[in-house]
Amino acid sequence: MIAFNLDPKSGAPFYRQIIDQIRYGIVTGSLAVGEQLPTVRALAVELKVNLNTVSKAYKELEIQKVLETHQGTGTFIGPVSVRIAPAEREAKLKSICAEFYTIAASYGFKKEEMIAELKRIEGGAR
Amino acid sequence: MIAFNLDPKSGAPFYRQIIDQIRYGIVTGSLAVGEQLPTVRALAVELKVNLNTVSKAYKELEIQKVLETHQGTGTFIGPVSVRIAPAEREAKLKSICAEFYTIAASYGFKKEEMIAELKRIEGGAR
Amino acid sequence: MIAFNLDPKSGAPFYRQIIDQIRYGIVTGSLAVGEQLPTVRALAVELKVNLNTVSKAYKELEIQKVLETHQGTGTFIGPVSVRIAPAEREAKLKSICAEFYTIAASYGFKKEEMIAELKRIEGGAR
Amino acid sequence: MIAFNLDPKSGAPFYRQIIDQIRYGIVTGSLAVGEQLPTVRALAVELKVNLNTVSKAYKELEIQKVLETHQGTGTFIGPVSVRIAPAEREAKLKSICAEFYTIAASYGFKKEEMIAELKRIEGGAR
DNA sequence: GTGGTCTAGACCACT
DNA sequence: GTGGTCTAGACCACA
Repeated sequence: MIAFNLDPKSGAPFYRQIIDQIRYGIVTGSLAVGEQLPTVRALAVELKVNLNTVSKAYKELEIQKVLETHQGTGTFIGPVSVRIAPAEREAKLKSICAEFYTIAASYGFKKEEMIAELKRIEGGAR
Repeated sequence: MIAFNLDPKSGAPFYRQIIDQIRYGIVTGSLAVGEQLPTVRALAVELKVNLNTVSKAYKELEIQKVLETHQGTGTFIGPVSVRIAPAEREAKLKSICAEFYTIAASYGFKKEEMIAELKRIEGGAR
Repeated sequence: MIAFNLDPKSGAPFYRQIIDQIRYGIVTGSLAVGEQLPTVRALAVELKVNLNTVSKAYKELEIQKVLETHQGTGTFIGPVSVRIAPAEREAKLKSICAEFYTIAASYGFKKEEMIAELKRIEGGAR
Repeated sequence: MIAFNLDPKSGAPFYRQIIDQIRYGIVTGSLAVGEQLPTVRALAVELKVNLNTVSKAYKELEIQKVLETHQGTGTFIGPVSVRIAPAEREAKLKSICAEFYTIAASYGFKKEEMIAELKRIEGGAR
């Protein structure tokens, strides 16, 4: 299972926050391979968002082969194999970091500040 | 001066890319206090976008007191004083880092990997 | 709720009149924190102006953190906290008063006359 | 004579600041009836503004019959008679005050604050 | 020539 | 249906 938590102020659209939290749940093991996710309707009620919003998140993860939908049965975490191709992995890290760096730097933050703040996140328990 | 560069694929709207590049130019010193920016028309031509798009970017920065516009005269970098309210600064850093962390973590990257990659960026000359 | 009212003769641009009326509505309590504003489209129809004009007004207030917009949901009055930074507040009062004084004095009005007239406005119920 | 002083940050356009200062000079007696004003060119140089800007200010005051231009001789303060018709005087005060009040109130300033700030201006020496 | 405002209309993103 | 972005083009205000 997994506890979802949407922040309207984050700027990120809800559907993206849902996607990120599901991916995050998977890599941290909160969501096991093959585990069933809440139904679209149930999650929409829980998060107090529109059905379409949850639907969109599930659909995008399905496209990325992270989830599998079985008609009439529900939505499940897909096999671990296809998460990220190892070849892509480094490129992805680079692109995410570069974008982050550009944005933070445009506000005048120094690299040391960014790193210090990152280290502070979640205490390092992970 | 400063070389602008729009990327239609980035997903970020044009006017926001312009804003970010001006902010970035200021914090890196490419744009000096009091310096005149390209005219709305000139920049629109250079970037091949509509007048209003450039105008919108300048306007937002003016509201944020980053720029000063004098009608009939031009647009200038404002005084350095109120770039970001100190109180907001830390909150901004936190929110940027948190979002970055969530995204990167959702791809399974560990904090150490992120920090290592960040350290690699731009050598630290800044 | 709030009754908007544009005056084409006032000299002030439409979008600024909208901004002023929203700010005024907030400080007088006609607009409560968290309340939803008319949709961009609805207000545009009501005021017989273009969508973009209303949008521009909302956008400026959003940048100033007076409003919050949630895409797909609507536009809302933001939390009361950061209406005007306390530091700016006094400066704003000074500049508004100084301009008023200069104009009134240029017509030969004495300070006592201005103050007497001000006291007469709205009975003081506010 | 009169010492002009333009403030680029005031928001008021230069030509209006010039107009206000001339009117102000007249009502305070710094500028006597029939006195000659600086030439457009001289004032433009002194204030470091465009010729057209000064020209526009003089022209508007001429329309209001505050100034008189004699071709080839210069610009002079007109006869005092036509400054403001007494009938208009009260209406003018009301309209100026009302506008000021609306703007200040939209920023949440109370009447007492406005009056206090007004009293503070120029010490009351006038 | 500089920026500012407004319109009309199209298309996109999110709920 | 909500707001967001962009374009094209007109007209205005200021220096």
